[in-house]
Amino acid sequence: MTFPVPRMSPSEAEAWTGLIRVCMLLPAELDSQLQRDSSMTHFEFAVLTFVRWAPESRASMTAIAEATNSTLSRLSHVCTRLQKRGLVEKSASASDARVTEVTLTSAGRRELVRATPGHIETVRRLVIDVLSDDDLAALARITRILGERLDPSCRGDGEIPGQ
Amino acid sequence: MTFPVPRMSPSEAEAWTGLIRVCMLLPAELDSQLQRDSSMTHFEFAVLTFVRWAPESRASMTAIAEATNSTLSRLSHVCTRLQKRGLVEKSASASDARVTEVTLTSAGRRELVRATPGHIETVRRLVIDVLSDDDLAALARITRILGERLDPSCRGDGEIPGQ
DNA sequence: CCCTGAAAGTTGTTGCGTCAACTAATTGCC
DNA sequence: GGCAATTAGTTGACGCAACAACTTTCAGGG
Repeated sequence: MTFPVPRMSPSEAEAWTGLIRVCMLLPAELDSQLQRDSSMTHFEFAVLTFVRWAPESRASMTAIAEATNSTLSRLSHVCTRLQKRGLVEKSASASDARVTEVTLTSAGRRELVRATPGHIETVRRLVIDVLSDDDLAALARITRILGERLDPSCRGDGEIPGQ
Repeated sequence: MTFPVPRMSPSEAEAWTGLIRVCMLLPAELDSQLQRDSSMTHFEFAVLTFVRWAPESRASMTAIAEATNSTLSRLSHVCTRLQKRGLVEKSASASDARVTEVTLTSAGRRELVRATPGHIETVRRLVIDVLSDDDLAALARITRILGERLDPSCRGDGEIPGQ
């Protein structure tokens, strides 16, 4: 059961409580699987994956932060921990001494390669494989709309027109 | 931009990254609004709301934990804090001395009533009002499927049949 | 040049969530 | 009726995230 929501029609409440339930449970499940099988959080996995596929397998803190919807503060703490664990290297950029460039160590790449299949399998088991192609397409469309409304970087477009 | 996902078709990756993005951003936005306007987290709001609409405005820890998809431990910490802030009362049940029954104080009810309109308005602004009726119905259906796969209380049905 | 302001990160504190260990009460059963 | 097993909940320690304050570096204007 989910909690009741006042001032909302039944169909609206159903969509809302369903969404919020997924938002609570899915990240927890992803963290749980990655923590159990690979000793890393989903956020750490996302950081490592982004760096791996970046040009030259190298990315600035700001680029990673934007890609992962996180703050520089959070990312800085996480990269410090990843560095202490020997999974990434931090180095000052040659062209701009302010920017910190992050690269994977060989151990970091190895751990990531080892963690990826289990994560993908989990994503398929929990989401992809339980939905039809139509549902998948609808989910992509709906989450794109919601994401654009939510993303802080898209907030420069002034007040919401209409209501 | 979201991070790349290996071993997944473009349409699958779009649905997946879209969903995970919403799962990261939406709870943060809800917490932010409630914290700013009413000095409470979304989870605290959910707890107070569930108690308010429970029979006799009274609920056991276990009932609240199930309704909010949380653990007893987390809930216990939160209710202790809510009690210290004077928003709820805890009392032992008359019929079973193990169960703790939670009720709202008058201050708790007042704060909840004050917080609700802003929260509902936020939910409408971020989700309900940006989707068509068809999208809303699709979202309800999709999240119901995902929620059933995710909910720990539905895990007793053995392994996933087929693949 | 120099100086103001902005950009890029870092660091410390504080608060919440998780995990494991624990207490207390109740049910089942022999 | 007494004892094991289960249920309900609490507590303490540890880890991660948010927020604010700070440092350092770069760009632009006088």
